[in-house]
Amino acid sequence: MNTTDPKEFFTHYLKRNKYRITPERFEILETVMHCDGHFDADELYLRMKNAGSKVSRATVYNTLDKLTECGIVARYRFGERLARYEIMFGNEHHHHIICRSCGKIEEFVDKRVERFAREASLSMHYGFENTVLHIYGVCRECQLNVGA
Amino acid sequence: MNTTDPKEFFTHYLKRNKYRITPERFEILETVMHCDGHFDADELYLRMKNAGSKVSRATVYNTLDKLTECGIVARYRFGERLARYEIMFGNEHHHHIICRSCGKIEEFVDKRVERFAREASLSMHYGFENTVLHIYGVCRECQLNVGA
DNA sequence: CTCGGTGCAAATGCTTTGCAATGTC
DNA sequence: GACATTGCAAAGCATTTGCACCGAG
Repeated sequence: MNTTDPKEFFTHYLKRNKYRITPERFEILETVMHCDGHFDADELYLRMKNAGSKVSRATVYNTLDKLTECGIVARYRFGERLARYEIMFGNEHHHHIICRSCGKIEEFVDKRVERFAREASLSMHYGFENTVLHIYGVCRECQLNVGA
Repeated sequence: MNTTDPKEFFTHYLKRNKYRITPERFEILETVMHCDGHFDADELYLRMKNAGSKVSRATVYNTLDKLTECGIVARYRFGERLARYEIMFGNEHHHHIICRSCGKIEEFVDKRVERFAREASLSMHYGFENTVLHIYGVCRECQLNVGA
């Protein structure tokens, strides 16, 4: 299997799980692959609708589930009610630092975190799948704006 | 200030922020302090209602916000839509490992994680507040039950 | 006395579901 | 042709809000 092409990867995943290959699913994958940073389901739906697509919200949600299941995207909840998504395919594993004041989300990489997570999984007899680290703090700009 | 008594701590917090001291708030704190492990807002509300309390859902949500703000409880989102809470007051800082299959949540302590989070905050010029690490995997029982 | 807090019920907002029509296998 | 998937609208569910009343400061 070609692991550099998300379409091929997704096709393979769908077939392996006896899901059907539909144009809507690939139209959504295509749009997702052009998203920068984080996005939510409705954002994606509206982007597609504005671009003239006929896909429904239900299909967007359904497909995001499949894309999450196979690891092409990751789903996060940053202490909010809505789910945010991000492309994982071909991306380096990273973590997030969230500003409590303005809500900005930045990324950072620390290989040690995953190593520790794997150690912890092992010692607790869990089959490791993935790990999510969120750091909450106040960004430099918000610290400077305290008086404002 | 006495830092071993949650009621005193909460009173102090409320006064400092010019919030009122109401019996409902302390009734909720009392119930929370008797909760083991994780609980959600509605669970807490129903527990109180069954025990004959007259507090409303709105007040439970309102008070959980205040308890979270002052750090007596922590609010988590384990990839679900509802928020789960846990007592922080007097508890050691820990992380969570969640079974993707049965949803079980276990805790573990690794002091290194917070140290790295502080390092990362510093290097990104964030004022550190706290960190949340979730590890997702499959627990031993679920691994054994694959065929079932 | 003032105005923040409360209870209730209705509203909100994200997500899921029911159902008939469609299109993949 | 069977049945998974779709679009649409309605339902679901956790949480928030509006409003009249109450009670803490």
